[in-house]
Amino acid sequence: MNPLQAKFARYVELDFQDQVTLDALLRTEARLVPAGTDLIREGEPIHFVKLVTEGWGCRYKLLEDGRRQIVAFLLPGDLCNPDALAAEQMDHSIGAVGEMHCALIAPDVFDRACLRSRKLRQALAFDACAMLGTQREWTLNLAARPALARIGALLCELHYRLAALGLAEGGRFVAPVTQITLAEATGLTSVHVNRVVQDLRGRGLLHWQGRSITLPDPDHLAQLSGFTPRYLHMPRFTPGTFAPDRQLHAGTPTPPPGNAGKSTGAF
Amino acid sequence: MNPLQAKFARYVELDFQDQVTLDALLRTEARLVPAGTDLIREGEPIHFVKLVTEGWGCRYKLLEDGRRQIVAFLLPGDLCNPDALAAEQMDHSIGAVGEMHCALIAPDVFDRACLRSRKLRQALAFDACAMLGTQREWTLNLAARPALARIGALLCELHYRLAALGLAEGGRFVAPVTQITLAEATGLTSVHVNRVVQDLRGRGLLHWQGRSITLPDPDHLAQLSGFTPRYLHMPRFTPGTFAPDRQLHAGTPTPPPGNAGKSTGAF
DNA sequence: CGAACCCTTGACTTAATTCAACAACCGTGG
DNA sequence: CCACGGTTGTTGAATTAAGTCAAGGGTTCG
Repeated sequence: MNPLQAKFARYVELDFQDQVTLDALLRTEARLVPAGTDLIREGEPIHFVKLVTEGWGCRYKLLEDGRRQIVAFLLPGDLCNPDALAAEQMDHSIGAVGEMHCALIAPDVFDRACLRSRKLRQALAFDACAMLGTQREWTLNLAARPALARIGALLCELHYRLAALGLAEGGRFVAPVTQITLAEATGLTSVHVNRVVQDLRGRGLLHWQGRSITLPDPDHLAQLSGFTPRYLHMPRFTPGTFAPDRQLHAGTPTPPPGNAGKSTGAF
Repeated sequence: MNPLQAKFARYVELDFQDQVTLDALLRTEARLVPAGTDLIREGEPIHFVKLVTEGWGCRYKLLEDGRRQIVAFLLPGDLCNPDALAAEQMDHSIGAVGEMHCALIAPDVFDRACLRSRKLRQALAFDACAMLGTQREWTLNLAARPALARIGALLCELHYRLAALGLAEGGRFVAPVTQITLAEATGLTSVHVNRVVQDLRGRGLLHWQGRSITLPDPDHLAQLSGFTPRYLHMPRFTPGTFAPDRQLHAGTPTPPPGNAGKSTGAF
């Protein structure tokens, strides 16, 4: 199954021609990135649009003191460099979390393929939108939520995104991550992640053995963590495990007191 | 001076026709957003591409407990909804920090204007790239840096972006923010922001009186905070106050030990 | 079988929060 | 003009969430 198709189908309804186009894109040069190695590094020039076809990757940045901060996870169907033509230098690195398979696509081929179909352009716009929204959500998550909610929200996001691809079933998914990976992604220490994971286990909200992660009650975890899938912008997907639209119809969160609450009207 | 032109000029060299186009875009419907009020709220439909022409805004999200987290600052020339056609619902809110002036542009007008010029498309792609890069940097900043570096890096970013617009001179710029605003943006309490600000003042790295902020030694502050402007993707801008390219030529930061360091080659 | 990893636990430290109080400042209206 | 309420900035003392350090046990894999 073509994971790019799977994802795009969550944004718009693809017609047959689009599917053929996407399939053709995937049949270009492929590449296997061994677990723990880098696909591309900060500062390097971008030569290809790259697509994750199998396995997980991550975007990360290194700090002065050598720690690394993961700022995004790349799942099957995710594009590494949709902006290959604009940015000539990577402003971050991309590494494989577990073994990762990639398709390498020449930027001009990619752009021409997408320009031909309105649907594809739209799907691509949706995807860009989701990437930005996700990054904003991560910003919020890391800045403002306590450790438990932070980890909970991340697990919910991964589960949701994987479910949209058909890679999660009954709250269970396979994740090539360690608690250390999770620590690098949440800005916590692995020691503290461990304590929180045990807490979640104790509450019956998380089973995690080896590479298999199960969320027995995603709804409850989502509520506890403040997770809402709106920022993922998948209008054509509502997972069975989530109460349909519960959060979405709850309305806008109450604005803070003071004049910060007055909206100036509809735009 | 057209702030959108000013910004785009940092990405690519605009020809006369492009400048005319951009000017025309700004002469559409305008709107004044009073300080502290919202331009648009999470969950609302998007009807216009909006552009900040004067003053500051911010993207923010509200948390369950009523706190708000600012996830980005919008400066003159920044687009609020370049993705108006894709996302039908806001996944976050946009508020005015101090009084803000906006231009409202019909999405289809905006898109047609941009599609006509290769240069404009490119500038727009750069801008999207910079937005994403900035959001990733914020993620890193909030997740991994201690309070002093966090605040320092934010100040450096604002200074750099304003300088690129010609709105900062000799390290000084006018910012309609309070320490409370800064706290909401850095994920700290205003009390702690205050202590850090005093620390920075004591070190002679920050003058802040009223709405006027001065960074007497931006270079030093940048180094102390780990700020590097690469993520802003402005190839055609090098501010005099920054040592030219010092950070950029320092090469890629050293990869962590273990097999996480092996790059698989050039892409 | 040994060497990496990864997970786990405990004791201690620390950065940042919380709570509280007060001074300085602001625009507004009397 | 001054009094006012509200917002912002400042400071101190007590608290807490998360980090640090350190050690031991379990896997997996070559």
